[in-house]
Amino acid sequence: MLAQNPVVMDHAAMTAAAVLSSMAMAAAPDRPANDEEHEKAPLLSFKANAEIYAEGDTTKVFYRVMSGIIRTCRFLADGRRQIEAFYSAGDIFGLDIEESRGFSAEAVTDCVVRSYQQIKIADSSDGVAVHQQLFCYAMNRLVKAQEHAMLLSRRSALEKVAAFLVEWSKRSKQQGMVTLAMTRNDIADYLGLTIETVSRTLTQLDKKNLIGVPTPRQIQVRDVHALKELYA
Amino acid sequence: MLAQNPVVMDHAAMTAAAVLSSMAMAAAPDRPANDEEHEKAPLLSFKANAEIYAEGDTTKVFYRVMSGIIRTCRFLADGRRQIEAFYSAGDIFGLDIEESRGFSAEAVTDCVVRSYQQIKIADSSDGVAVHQQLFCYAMNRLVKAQEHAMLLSRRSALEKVAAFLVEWSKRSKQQGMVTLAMTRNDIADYLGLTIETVSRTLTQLDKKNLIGVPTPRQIQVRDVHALKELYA
DNA sequence: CGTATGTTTGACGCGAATCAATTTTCGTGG
DNA sequence: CCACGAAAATTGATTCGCGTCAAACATACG
Repeated sequence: MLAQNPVVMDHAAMTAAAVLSSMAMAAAPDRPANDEEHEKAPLLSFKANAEIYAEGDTTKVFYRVMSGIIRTCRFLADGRRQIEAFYSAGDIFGLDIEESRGFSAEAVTDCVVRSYQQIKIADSSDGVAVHQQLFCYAMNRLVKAQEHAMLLSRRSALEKVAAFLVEWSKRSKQQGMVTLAMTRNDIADYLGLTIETVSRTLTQLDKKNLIGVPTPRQIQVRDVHALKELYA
Repeated sequence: MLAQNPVVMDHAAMTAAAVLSSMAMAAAPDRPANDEEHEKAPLLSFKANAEIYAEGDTTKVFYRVMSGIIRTCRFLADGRRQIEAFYSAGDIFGLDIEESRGFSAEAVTDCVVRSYQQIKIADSSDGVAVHQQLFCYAMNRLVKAQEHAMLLSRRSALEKVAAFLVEWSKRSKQQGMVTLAMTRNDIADYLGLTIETVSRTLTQLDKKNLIGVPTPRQIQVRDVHALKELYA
């Protein structure tokens, strides 16, 4: 907790520049991009599987997803990969308090992101509103991380995959149809499973008629309620 | 992310009263308790295994551990329990942004905590410093939650238990000796294992001479470095 | 087309869960 | 301090889910 890491306050070296606006922007992700702060926040494009930053890199900027999907992940010594989260349009990622990156960030699909100067924590020149926003942002991410931890702990492959599908069906525009941006490998590394198990579990759900899988990336969610029951 | 939950700003109903002081206090957990804000922040005692709050309860206050150990956890429909975190002296817990508790909190040992009024997010009357503290607090918790998620994902029982012991040997005062406040059951529910597996794994580490187990709650850490190697 | 990448399916083995029994520890009261 | 009962921990036998290894199949791309 804070008590144990008062240090972090000193680390984080950044400027508070575009933050207020970027956070406000985050609150209204679809508003037209015509403010002057947008000029200051450079647009960057990445091709699928390109690395945006690597674990251990010095933390300089954070990002907002304009289009495409990003994953943050960590690699273990033996090559195992663990995906921490996926980010899609409107999401902010890479807003870290540590000096160096705890995860690496990679493009899942071709994507466009906007980069912002990292916030300088100790800088009080920003209004209270900025820090309120930052706190809310952090707390929301915390809840997500906790949910992820709970999903990984003591849950069967069926429960994990079901939860994953429900999660993405929420994010989907089209009712009852999920277009997955990521491979089975990504799903597996996010859920702590193998690609084979993910595949088998999807087949299983298909046979139970809870979902349909016309193509590997197109998942038709036939019964969201039944899926939710699986991990109640 | 923030973009998806602008709502939370409105929820959180609280007063910012003792927060700044309590957060400042958190930064120096051992300082003498003689400020006036301490009078305002009531001391509460709980016996081992007592419930401090339950999942779903309305969020009214948050706590700081004065002595003893607290666990936050969630129960699944089938009775499975998952422990999110353990909190010890100086730690803050229950500082949530949601209206209702996402986890329940229970005393692992007899403990004393101090309660504070929850922060009112939208209240700008607090100084920037408070919100900076809050942000740092949230980000530090986030890092912990992420580490926990990574530990639960795709790691063997040996790796989990080793990491757990290293974690607690860091928190321990006595060099090379860890006094566990929690049962095998708590450890199991924290690591996503069963009590039998935890027990067997400890026996295994004992036989390898990396640890000694004079009594179930006393773990002598003989080779921290070797333990760390196990989950490198 | 042919190659590469991603996905599905099958056979098999291993690690952890489960079931079950025993032993140790600990709290309580005599 | 010891005795007792209850809770916790350990150990063993067995089962089962998921990982591993391997092969076949689909899809995209040059």
